[in-house]
Amino acid sequence: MARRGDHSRAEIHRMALDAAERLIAAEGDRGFSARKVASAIGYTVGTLYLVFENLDDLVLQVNGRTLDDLFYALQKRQGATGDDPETALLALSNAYIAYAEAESPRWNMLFDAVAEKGDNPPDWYQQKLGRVFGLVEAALSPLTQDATEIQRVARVLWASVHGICLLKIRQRMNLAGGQSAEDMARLLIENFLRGFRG
Amino acid sequence: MARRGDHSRAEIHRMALDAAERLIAAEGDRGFSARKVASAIGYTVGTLYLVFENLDDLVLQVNGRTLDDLFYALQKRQGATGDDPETALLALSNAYIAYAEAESPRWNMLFDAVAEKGDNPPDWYQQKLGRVFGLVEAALSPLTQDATEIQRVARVLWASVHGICLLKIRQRMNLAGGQSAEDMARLLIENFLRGFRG
DNA sequence: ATACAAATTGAACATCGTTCAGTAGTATTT
DNA sequence: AAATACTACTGAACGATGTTCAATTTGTAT
Repeated sequence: MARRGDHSRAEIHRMALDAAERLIAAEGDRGFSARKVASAIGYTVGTLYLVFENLDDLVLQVNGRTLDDLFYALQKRQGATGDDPETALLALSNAYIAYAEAESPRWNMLFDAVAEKGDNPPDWYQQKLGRVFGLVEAALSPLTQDATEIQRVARVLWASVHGICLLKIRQRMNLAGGQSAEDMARLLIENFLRGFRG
Repeated sequence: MARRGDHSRAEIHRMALDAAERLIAAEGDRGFSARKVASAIGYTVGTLYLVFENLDDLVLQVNGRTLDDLFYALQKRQGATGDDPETALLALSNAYIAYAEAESPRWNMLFDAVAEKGDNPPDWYQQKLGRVFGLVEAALSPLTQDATEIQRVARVLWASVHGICLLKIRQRMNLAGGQSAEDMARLLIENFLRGFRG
């Protein structure tokens, strides 16, 4: 058992998130509970509640980390700044799909958290999300000067690739011969951009 | 309490699904449990397990009904068979969005059921899903004779509209001024089709 | 009336999220 | 050094969950 003063609150916080990530990666959303996280870091349930409001709070913070992780994964595979939008978008989209597949448990968890009671996620969360979003907007920026139009297009394409990813990952797409998520996203992006450029 | 022979197994089955739908509509996925469903139909927990394998099974069957419901909702708003693909697709897409908004708890439940253990949903479920899918393919059929290409495009567009819907319903889109899901879907469909037609 | 079989129960089990009075170890004061 | 104050941490308790299954009730057939 942990002794008083072994770890600061911040350390316990971090340790708990680490442990939660490990548990989720290993056993999925199902096999993950307050008691398991607590015992994985050598503390008991009660201690978790000194550091997190409740389990939803913990999950939200795990999701925050996932968004950071995703951001860096996308950034790494992002092409050069001079790339044409199509190349850049395909790179991003493939990176997104690859991330979702490689990290499917935590990626799933990102979107399982149903918006309960209609209250929005906190600011810091929306900012992390916005940063990911920004990558798509950057890829689109050569297309037009109209910033609000770029926002609109970015959101549409993002949501679309996300939808493709979802149906693929959750294996609901074995209707008729299975093309890959990458191929579907390419079909989408190529045609959309051709249409958009006029 | 219910007495022996009050209801056949099939009746209990139906009653339970009715009650589950009511509970989900009223209190969402959270406030819905085996005991609540059982007591809502005047039986006890044990009886539910004579009629359903487990709770996941019950949810799957609720989802099956939702797919039927969705199919009829889309079919009703489907345009005339002679419509051009764009008109037909926009009608379907708007109907889908309207359904998701009107029936958001059960619509959400459709996609929350994570594919556990990688086992596919049963045949009857995939058929219900395929029927919904078929509506999109029908709308696209004037575009080309190539059946597999129609399938591909239908899947991509379906997944995309679904993604737009998801981000909208789960309120993750309050990043920057909020356009409606319908507008986003229109932007997607118009540009995609313009690009696709060449 | 008696016996048989099937329908229904509800207590039991392990687990869950959450709370909070209590304990035990550290720091400060006397 | 002893006594006091403080607080990090515990773990039992609560109500709820999904699931099982021995026991009971009840309709039907003999």
